[in-house]
Amino acid sequence: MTRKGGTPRKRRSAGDANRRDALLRVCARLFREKGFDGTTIRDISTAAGMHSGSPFYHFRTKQAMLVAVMEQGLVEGLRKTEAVMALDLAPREKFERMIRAHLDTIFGRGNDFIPVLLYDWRSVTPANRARIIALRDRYDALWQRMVDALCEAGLLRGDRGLLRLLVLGAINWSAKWYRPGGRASLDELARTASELFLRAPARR
Amino acid sequence: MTRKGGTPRKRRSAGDANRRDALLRVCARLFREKGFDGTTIRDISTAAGMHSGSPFYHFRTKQAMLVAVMEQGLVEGLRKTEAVMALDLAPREKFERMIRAHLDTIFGRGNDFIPVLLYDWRSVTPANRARIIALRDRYDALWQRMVDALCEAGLLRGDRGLLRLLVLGAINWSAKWYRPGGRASLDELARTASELFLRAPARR
DNA sequence: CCTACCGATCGGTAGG
DNA sequence: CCTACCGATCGGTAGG
Repeated sequence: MTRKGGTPRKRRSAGDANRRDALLRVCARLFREKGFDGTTIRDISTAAGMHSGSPFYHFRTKQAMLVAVMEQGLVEGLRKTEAVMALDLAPREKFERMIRAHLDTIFGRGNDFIPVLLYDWRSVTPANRARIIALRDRYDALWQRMVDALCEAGLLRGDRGLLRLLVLGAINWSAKWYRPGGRASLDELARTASELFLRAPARR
Repeated sequence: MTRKGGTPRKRRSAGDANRRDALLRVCARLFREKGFDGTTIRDISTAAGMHSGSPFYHFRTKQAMLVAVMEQGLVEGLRKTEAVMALDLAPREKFERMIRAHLDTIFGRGNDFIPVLLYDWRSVTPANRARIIALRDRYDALWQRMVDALCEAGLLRGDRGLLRLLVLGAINWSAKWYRPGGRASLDELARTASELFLRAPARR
């Protein structure tokens, strides 16, 4: 039972769902490496072991692959970030754990989904942006709560919105220069970042 | 006197040089807005008031336009950053001025050159990267000197290379979210960033 | 998911 | 810098 263009809306079997997942991981990896525009359907189908028309059995358009990659990245990132926020830790320690978790969503094995979001937002069609922004806003809200807590503990000072953007920006930018297996470990990076941002607690 | 492909290596008149400059500014603006891959030669020629084959009178390939945009951005950014570094100021104040200058190279009117470098590095052919990296290294070296001075003044602590990358990353990332004319001014942003990074001077 | 294919677009060029 | 054009590539589709 196919719809316009021969692309199914619903999967037909568990096998299809697995194939779709594998295909999406291939998309994420290639989009990260070569960019959305720099990746062709033929790149994707070859890497997935298919022929060039076959990806369209799973996704209606290339754009749909991009959106699916970003949404999956955000959903997984949200889950991990929420888990850390729920921990009962002092603000300073929780902050370092939040940074570490975020670094893992960027550099963990097979975690190419969020980097695509960080790099290729410009390639998302305006009509598709709203849904992704809604997920992003939830991610940002978690970080805002973290920043607010740090401000209230006297560990940060300044406009709270700007602080969130600057802190998250410093971490996100690491996607451009950090390479796993290099000099610094992700733990070291998380610790350096945490100490860079936080000031000594105010003494009263 | 033309060379292979009809594209001149040397300009023939001052008028040609002016046209080339104007064309390059158009390239920078469009590359920033739509990305290198998302910008067509026809976009460029239309915006420059030419016909579609004409940009190739000034640049041999589209790739050459990209490289020229990045190099010009770096040369101008270097000049401005060097001027700030040469000022006789206390580290804390100089740091804020450095940040402010960098923000100006990103958000100043007509300053679309550095943002292209920040966004579209992936589109630079490996063969063209070396020259740009050489300029980038000089830029980074200036910032490293700034970071080193801050460390020696007790205003920063941690691995100096990582600190430089994190600080510059936070600023660079603002290209993704900051819009001139919004809530915060560039001065406010520079001040917030400076205060975020620096700790109170150690008391002895 | 494969086969065979198409229409559109794109970077680039020859010749003036 | 314009005119006229080309070869290659690309996203996507029909039909099975």
